[in-house]
Amino acid sequence: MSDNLEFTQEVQEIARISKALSHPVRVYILQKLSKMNSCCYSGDLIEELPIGRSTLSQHLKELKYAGLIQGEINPPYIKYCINRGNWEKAKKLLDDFLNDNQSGDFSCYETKTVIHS
Amino acid sequence: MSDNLEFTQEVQEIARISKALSHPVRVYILQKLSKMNSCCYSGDLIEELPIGRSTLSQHLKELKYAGLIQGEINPPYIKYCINRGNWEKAKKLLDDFLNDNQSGDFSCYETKTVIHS
DNA sequence: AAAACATTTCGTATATTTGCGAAATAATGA
DNA sequence: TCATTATTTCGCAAATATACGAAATGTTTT
Repeated sequence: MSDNLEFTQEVQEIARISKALSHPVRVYILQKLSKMNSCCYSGDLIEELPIGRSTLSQHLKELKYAGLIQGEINPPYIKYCINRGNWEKAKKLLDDFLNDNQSGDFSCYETKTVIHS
Repeated sequence: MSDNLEFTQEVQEIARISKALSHPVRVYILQKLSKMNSCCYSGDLIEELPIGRSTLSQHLKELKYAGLIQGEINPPYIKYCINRGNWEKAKKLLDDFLNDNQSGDFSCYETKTVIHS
């Protein structure tokens, strides 16, 4: 893809956050961390997931890069938690995106054939 | 990735929907269709986007496959609209995921060094 | 200083995604 | 029927994502 400048900041941000959420392992990690308001060690997670340590590390790195989690050094462990501030921002961004569909009339379902796939 | 059975249906669904939202072109299309409660022809979209027709067609196909839009034959055009039912489902799924972070205490920010990247 | 530990980085292999132009499809209008 | 029109499918190339094991990192304990 070439010309990301054609897209608004908002559109690019939504795509960026969504990409971070686009893998089951990453969703699992975020769900765990956000649902329980808890933190996790990499070693805790690896026991619950069907992937190798280095692969988990990469997923954690991606989530960090996306700003959704943060790691705290707690030797010899690293404790991972949700990055609350960015999590709230992501929440708002996606929420607005998903809910901006209230107004106007429906002009969609007039024609005969509807194709779903 | 091998063993998706390790993940709950919910986790897999969230990842699946997020993947559909993980490209700016697809976010743009969905934003346009959902915000205005409108429908679009492929030809309308191509004029606003920095991609070729066949590429747009693939993105539309992906969104159809994800269930988020539907196409109606309206010869010689195909009119695309949001798939309201699935859009609502996706909304609920992501909303629940993003908002299950209310309870409990914070035990995260005790230790010294915090790494953000 | 060396061993032990949790985790990350590196190198690499494979799979998936993204993109394009050319050809195919399917309906309409001349 | 033949050309036109809108869109999709095909075949391919390039980029990105995913996964792994081995080696590296940094800290604590012995």
